Amino acid sequence: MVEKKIDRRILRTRQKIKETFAQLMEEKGFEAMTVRDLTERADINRGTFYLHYLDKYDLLEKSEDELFEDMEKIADEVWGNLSLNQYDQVNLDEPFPFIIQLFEYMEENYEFIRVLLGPNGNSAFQVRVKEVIKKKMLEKFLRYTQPEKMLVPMDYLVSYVSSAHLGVIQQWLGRGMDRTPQEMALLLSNISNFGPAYVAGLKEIIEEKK
Amino acid sequence: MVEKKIDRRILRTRQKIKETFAQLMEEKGFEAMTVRDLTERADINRGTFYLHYLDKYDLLEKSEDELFEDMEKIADEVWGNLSLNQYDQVNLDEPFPFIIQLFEYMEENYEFIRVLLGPNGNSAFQVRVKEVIKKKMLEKFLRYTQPEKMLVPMDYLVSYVSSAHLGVIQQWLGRGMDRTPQEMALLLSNISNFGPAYVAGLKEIIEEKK
DNA sequence: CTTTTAATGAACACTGTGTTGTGTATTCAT
DNA sequence: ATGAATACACAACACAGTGTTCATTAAAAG
Repeated sequence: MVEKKIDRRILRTRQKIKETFAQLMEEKGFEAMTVRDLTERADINRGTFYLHYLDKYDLLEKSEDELFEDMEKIADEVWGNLSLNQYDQVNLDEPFPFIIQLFEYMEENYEFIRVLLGPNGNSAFQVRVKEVIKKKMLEKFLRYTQPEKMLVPMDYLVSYVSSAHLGVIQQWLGRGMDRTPQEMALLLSNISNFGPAYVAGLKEIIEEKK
Repeated sequence: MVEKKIDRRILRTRQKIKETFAQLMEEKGFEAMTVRDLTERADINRGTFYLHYLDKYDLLEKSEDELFEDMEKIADEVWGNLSLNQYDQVNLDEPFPFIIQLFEYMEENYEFIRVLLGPNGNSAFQVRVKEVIKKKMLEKFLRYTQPEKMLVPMDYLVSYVSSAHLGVIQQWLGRGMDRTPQEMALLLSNISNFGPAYVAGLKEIIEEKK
């Protein structure tokens, strides 16, 4: 890997732009924000902004890219399978490690992520986050199930679970992160493994039906 | 209810605006579209647009409102509980009527809804759709479960299921609606009632654990 | 210390916005 | 059918934001 020394001025300017960008995202949202707003607040020349980014959409994209890359890194590093018991079976009491780490990452970067995943957030970003989760969930399902045993199409099932996870993350962020990443991951694990109806208390009916 | 006769010219103009709006939403998306684009395409004067809407955001909001109201109407009309068997128990084989109707509504209005719920869609609208589903799911859970039997917090459970439903709807729209509303509703019902892990084929493990 | 280059400040043309005033044409009510 | 009401067209307006350019200044690199 080639180590390039980047001019300090560049680093400082980009840093200031990103800081201010995060601030304004929270205060007025992306669409309402202008490049003028940003550069005035950041106390840099408007022209300077265009030395670094094509426009505000480019800035958004590049900022999202960083978060996205972090998340993919987590997904790749955390070999996110459940631990296996003596029968090489899934341990259903244990939360999914990747999900814990994902919550932890959200917690660390909540300022910006909260906005991106919020009601005035960015659909495209949400789709990307969902893709990361989907990939991991697909891995999990493929690991522990035989395709011929599936009762519903794999892609819809993955879509179901991943969207559910993202939705719970959004709810959690919106509530000001009222639980720990561990608690949240366990909660999600319980619903996903035992099923919404079961954890809602419909046990008898389900047992009977099966 | 007072029957107001609205000037035909108004109706025609608004009709044309909405038609063109839907077209442009699909072609270039909301943010890329200008009022100029719209009025030129619709062949009306730009000033006329401002006689009916404050700006393009107002137009978007009012268009979404209509869809939203339709969905709430469906939610209110369809007494969306599952049918009960002789023991006054939930029939788990039957899809949720409200969900069938929701899919049918999406199918009818797919041109516009596909864009709003798509990757370049509107987060706020997605939140609103989710709210409609949430309300109905909460009703369902409250109907069939006793709060003290709940194994996870109600609000997170509702969030989980509703987000999952919306996610599957989005997937379905993105795939060009490859199944019927009935099939989709049954699929969702199966996952929600028996659980993702169960329908993925992890039956033995789950039985053993319980 | 010299060279390189990032940032500044000011100006530019351009696009889109939202409003206004006047005239025309359609619609409504009788 | 006719007059009154009003929605729409047309044109012009000031304004805000964009993205670019160029000469100048300041800071960093070597």
